[in-house]
Amino acid sequence: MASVLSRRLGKRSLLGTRVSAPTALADGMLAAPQIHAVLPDDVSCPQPAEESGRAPRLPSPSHRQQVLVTYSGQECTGLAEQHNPPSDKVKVLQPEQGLHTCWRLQDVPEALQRSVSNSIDVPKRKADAAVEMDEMVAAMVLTSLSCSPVVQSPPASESGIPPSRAACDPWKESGDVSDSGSSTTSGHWSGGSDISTPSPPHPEGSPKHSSEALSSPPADDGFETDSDPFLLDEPAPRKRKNSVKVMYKCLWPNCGKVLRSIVGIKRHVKTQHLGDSADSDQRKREEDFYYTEVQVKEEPAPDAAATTSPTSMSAPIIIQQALAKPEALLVEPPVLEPALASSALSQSAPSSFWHIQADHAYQALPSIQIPVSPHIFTSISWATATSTLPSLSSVRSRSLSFSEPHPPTPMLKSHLIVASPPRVPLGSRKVRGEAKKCRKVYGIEHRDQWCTACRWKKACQRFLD
DNA sequence: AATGCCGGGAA
DNA sequence: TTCCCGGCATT
Repeated sequence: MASVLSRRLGKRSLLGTRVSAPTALADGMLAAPQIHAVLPDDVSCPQPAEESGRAPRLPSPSHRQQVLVTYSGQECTGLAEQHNPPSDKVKVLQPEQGLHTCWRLQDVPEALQRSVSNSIDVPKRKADAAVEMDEMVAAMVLTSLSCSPVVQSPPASESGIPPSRAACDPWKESGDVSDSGSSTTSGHWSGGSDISTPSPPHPEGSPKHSSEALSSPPADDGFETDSDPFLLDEPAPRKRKNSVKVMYKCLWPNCGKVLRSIVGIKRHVKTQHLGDSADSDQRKREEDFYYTEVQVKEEPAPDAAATTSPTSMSAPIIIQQALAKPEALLVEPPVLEPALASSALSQSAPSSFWHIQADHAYQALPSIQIPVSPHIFTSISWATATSTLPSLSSVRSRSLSFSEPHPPTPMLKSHLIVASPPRVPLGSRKVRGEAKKCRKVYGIEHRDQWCTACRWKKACQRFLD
């Protein structure tokens, strides 16, 4: 379908284009924005084009494309003024808000993709896809934090992830985006059908629409299973968006500088530690290694927390951490992050404590699975008081979780993606009750007086806890 | 070591 | 199903 859709769109159409957070509109921008429509008038005048072999320029100044972008559940119209192929950015002018925003194309319909690829070498695209995934996950997490969640059923399918996949590169992995076949990449988020829904992007639509239809091999259908869990996870209770902030900490030895924006931290790393030499690509990418995202938890007034939490569950903490990923080396620094980050931490954090959640991926092994059965793959759910979940130490997350070093505060276990409904891990036995059991009460010599369960060495039914 | 009980097997 | 029991986790 995706292909059909794209086929119908003008080559330069932005329709369906998913873009990452606009670098300027950050505030309040929680849901991944998406250009979901290209107004007709523009579509009708496709431009000849890249046949010439030149880098495609999206809407040329003279041919701006009008697009509808959705973010934070709102639709706005804008004019795509220019497309910058190398960075995949699209500049959109939004008259309504008087904003000039820069979006990053994340999920571009094939038509567009193709044109873009003309000027970009294949490898790049691949890398991009990987990043895309990360960003996606990150976006989801953030999104879920800020949007009122819909509580969903307990994640039962989380385990669906094929081990093999998980084993591979968790990062890339996360991008189910059929990365393998670059051509099939039609971003599952932007399931065509989803277009009009402002709600946070879910992978759900994807299996059916885009990539799956195209070419995902049966064996690799991890997609389907994955995506679902994804959704399911989401639900978990989240903290108010303010309760946790994401900041970036410099990991350079003896530095530890913490900044609120990813851009800032990168700049810091680059200038302070890597030397400002403008560019060796190498450098550029390296900076990603020297900072990590940290969660700052704000302690909200007790009552406030109680009243505000959408759900009755008190999900203590969560959050995740995402840090520079190895892939960062291969790709240009994600543009999305800054926006997300900034929106997430708009204000200064008053009383808070830091929870440095994880380290670089290469430092922490990516944990693959949660022993507990109900886990979800990339689900973004929050581990709620996990004290009862010993096995949860390692969480699997498609792309952003790491096995974390036990934080000082037990409650802080957070997982980016994890999800686990507050419940006792299946693996563990039920806690021994306080009540005396038949054996104790009657003694082994009066076994005949025990309840049958006790006699059968089952959980006592007479003296229930 | 004693308990409590899950997971399974046998009848 | 009902009975049993190996074996493991807890106490």
